[in-house]
Amino acid sequence: MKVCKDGFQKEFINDQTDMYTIAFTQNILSGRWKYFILWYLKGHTRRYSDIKAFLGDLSQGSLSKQLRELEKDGVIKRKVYPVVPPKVEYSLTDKGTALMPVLDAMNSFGKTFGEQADIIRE
Amino acid sequence: MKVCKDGFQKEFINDQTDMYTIAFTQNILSGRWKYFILWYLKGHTRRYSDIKAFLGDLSQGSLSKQLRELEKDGVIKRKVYPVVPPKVEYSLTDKGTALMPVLDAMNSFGKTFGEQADIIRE
DNA sequence: CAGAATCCGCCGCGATACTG
DNA sequence: CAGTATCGCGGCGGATTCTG
Repeated sequence: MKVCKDGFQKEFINDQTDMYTIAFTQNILSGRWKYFILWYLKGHTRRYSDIKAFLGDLSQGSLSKQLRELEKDGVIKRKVYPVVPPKVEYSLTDKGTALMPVLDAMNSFGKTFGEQADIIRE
Repeated sequence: MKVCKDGFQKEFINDQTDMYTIAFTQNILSGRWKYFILWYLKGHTRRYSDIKAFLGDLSQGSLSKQLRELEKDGVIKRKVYPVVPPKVEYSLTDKGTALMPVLDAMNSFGKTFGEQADIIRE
């Protein structure tokens, strides 16, 4: 069984096609904040500072890393305006938009089964 | 911002309802093998050894842990037969079946955008 | 056959400090 | 404003060992 550089499960490549495709998607979405970033970008173009404000307390380092990974995977687009102070806008690519059904399904599931009592434990 | 015991993002509970529901779902699915276990159980009742064989090389300890978590979250059902040697069968609950649209969406996305060259890096 | 218990390595994430 | 660089910890997952 092959193991990927990034240590994730990419090994289901042969007959088990579904396993491969799910692993592929999971890989793009794996990360502490990626679901939320993508959801927040749904239908909008947002500035770096807006994303940061929306997500609350996460360090700039973490956010930048997540954004870079999403960009590398081709699901978000980064547009830099050569102004001072800097201005950078993020938006979904077509590929990123194609991920929305996944988030919609997760949202729908959570709406049905998620109850506050089950979640907040502190 | 509240932080949960298990260290995951459950803090989006107030106005940002979607964030909460997505976090809720993400939480159930977070884990190295859970997507694959659930997918393998889709429409079938499977024995422990079958799941193990399907997933290939993962340790029994890891598998048991994932299964216990999925059971605790109420998405899979565990049935023990009091025979020797032991026989245990796993299947999806209704709640687990309700997760299938998420996996279907991931599978669909992967089918469209996942290319072998993008995935296998070793 | 289907696990429980234990120990351990790794890396993802956050915190902090610094830059153009 | 929007990053980059570095460091350190915690927790997940894997390996191993032991049971009914």
